[in-house]
Amino acid sequence: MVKSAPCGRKKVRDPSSAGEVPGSWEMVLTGFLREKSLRLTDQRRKISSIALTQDSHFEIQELVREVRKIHPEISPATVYRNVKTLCEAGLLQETLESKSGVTLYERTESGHHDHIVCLDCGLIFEFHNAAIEKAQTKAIRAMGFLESRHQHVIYAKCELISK
Amino acid sequence: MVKSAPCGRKKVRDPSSAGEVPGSWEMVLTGFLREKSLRLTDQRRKISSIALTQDSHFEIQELVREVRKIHPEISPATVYRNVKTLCEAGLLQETLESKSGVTLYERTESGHHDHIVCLDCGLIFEFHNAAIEKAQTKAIRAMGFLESRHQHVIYAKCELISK
DNA sequence: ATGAATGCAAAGGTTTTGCACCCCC
DNA sequence: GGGGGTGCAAAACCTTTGCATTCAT
Repeated sequence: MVKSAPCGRKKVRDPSSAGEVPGSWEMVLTGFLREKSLRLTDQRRKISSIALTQDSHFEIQELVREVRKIHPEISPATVYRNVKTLCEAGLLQETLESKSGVTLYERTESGHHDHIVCLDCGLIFEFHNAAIEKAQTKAIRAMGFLESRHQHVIYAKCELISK
Repeated sequence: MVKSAPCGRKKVRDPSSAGEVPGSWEMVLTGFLREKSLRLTDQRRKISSIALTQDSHFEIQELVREVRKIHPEISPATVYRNVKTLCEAGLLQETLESKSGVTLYERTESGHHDHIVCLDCGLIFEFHNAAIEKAQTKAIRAMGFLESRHQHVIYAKCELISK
């Protein structure tokens, strides 16, 4: 259950069901597999297809359930193994952790954004703010670091609901 | 599996009743316990004492080992139960996750700061930057939220070491 | 053909829980 | 005294791994 923040950028994914668009996950994946001489199995295709079309964050458990709901013949172990592969391929990445301490994953393709977790309704919103990013880059450089990536989670309340 | 050390219950006079500074964790804890009609047991005092005097982040496993090193009679289950209580009391909070996906805890009292995880040496640094906080507060408000707390982790490389 | 991938089950590891006993308030 | 707390062990979970088998290339 993840929505776009009221003022955040809404990402609309082109649901082109046609061939493989350059830069699409299909292309990236096949390229990665070829390069590493790994193979595109039926299970790998099915799992990738589901994992890489999630709207936003998901727990691996959730993915396992979803995959097996549609393809009961796929073993949980295979899902775990493939999520790892997709991370190595750079198509998925670990993100914030849920309340229970479980790691969440999301498509890297979905672009960089920070997160707001609403303490009232529990929903996770995404946003991107140039001023924050800028201040951050500056601060990090000033401390002698080269930033790589970051994870920014803000816990807040949406005023409307919390009245 | 895990074998438990021989466990007895022993009576130990506790010296912590001496100087309880207002706002200290002892006071906050006793206040919380009274309010919730929970009890201050010997184990709770010992576990809290260790958990709330950690310099920085710790994994719960680490805490379990440390507690049992000093107090072998305390059960791991009790440590887990008490960490949960301390979180509810607002004295501990979950923070970033380690590489292995394990949740880390830290004292809330330790004040707000963001984290830099060095991708070269693995060390975790803390910092506070007014510009970032300001930009953040502004952005959140603009989106109609009331910020509560946040978790900001930056993965970076310390230049000196990386080259 | 050949080495990667999978399913299954077992193993590993962490956290929770049921229960009888203990002890703080 | 009563209800929360604890120790212990088992259970519940989640994730990884070993191995025989299947399958993509």
